[in-house]
Amino acid sequence: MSQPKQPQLELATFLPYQLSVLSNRVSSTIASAYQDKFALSVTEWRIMAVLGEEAGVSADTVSQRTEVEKSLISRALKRLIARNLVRRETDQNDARKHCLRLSKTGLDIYQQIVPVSKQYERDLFGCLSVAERAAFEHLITKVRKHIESGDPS
Amino acid sequence: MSQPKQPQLELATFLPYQLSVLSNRVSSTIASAYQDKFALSVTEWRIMAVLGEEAGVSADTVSQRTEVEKSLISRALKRLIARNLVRRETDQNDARKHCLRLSKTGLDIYQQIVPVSKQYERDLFGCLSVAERAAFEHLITKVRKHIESGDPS
DNA sequence: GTATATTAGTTGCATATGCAACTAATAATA
DNA sequence: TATTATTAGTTGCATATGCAACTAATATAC
Repeated sequence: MSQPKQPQLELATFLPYQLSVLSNRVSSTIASAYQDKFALSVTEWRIMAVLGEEAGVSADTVSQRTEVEKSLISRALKRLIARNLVRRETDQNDARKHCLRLSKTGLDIYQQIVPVSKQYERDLFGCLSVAERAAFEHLITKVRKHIESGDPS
Repeated sequence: MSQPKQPQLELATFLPYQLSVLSNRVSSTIASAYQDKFALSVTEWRIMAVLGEEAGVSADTVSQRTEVEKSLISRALKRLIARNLVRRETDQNDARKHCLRLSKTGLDIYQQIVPVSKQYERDLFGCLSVAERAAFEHLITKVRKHIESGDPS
């Protein structure tokens, strides 16, 4: 017998795997919605979401808020600016920085997307009770902070 | 004032976003470990994990078990076979299928990786109590099943 | 048996991703 | 002021990803 009787690792119960599968499901569901309805990628939408919360921030700040690599931010911004959804102007005090904000069109689209996002969130996690949902958020945050605190990589 | 006072969507509390950030953290931590120690991508490792559990299955089955697109499986398998970690032979009954199994070397590496994986799982989720961890798994499974059951995309 | 549909797997192609090297601007130091 | 270090952002390049089209084998329908 070339394989051990008892498998030494069950993928199906391996937590990093379960988490990855769930996250991919959720992301791809939402991604295709954004794509179909607004022709936006998830990264593009996240940038807009940040600018909807904090107008005038720099690309670097957007990168930190979204946790998306700054080269991706740069390229996504190029597209958003080309489509006139985002405006960019050089910072008065620091010519390296650029202040980013939603254009009129961008703000308009932002306000259309927000309820759609919220609806997807409700649909995707709708099987959870209020308490379960709170517990889920708490657990996610707890693990995330744990990893951030001690992880060298 | 060009922005609403109250942001209409807070990315930081948006569950799909939180989930995605956590999953990416976990995956990239583990991915670089596999890469550094065994020169394996996550997809390659998942294939090996499946074959460690179920020897002799087809590429299609591997695709289903890992939830990885079959073109990625095909390409990853090519690399694993080239490196002599996996053996492939045509199915006796159905010439379309190929039976896949870990080679001697592959099994050896598999047995080295399993404890490393388990250790990472312990480290990454080590901040959770036994009960919390069970709750986390339960919530992930519940949401996943919910999405699988009703999602048209 | 021939035609059609389905299944397994591969490949092409377009896009996504991420690291690292790069430019340009500013800050810090001597 | 000249020198060096840091920061913001862009780009090159190699790899990852995923859809769709493709080949080949088998199953089903006629």
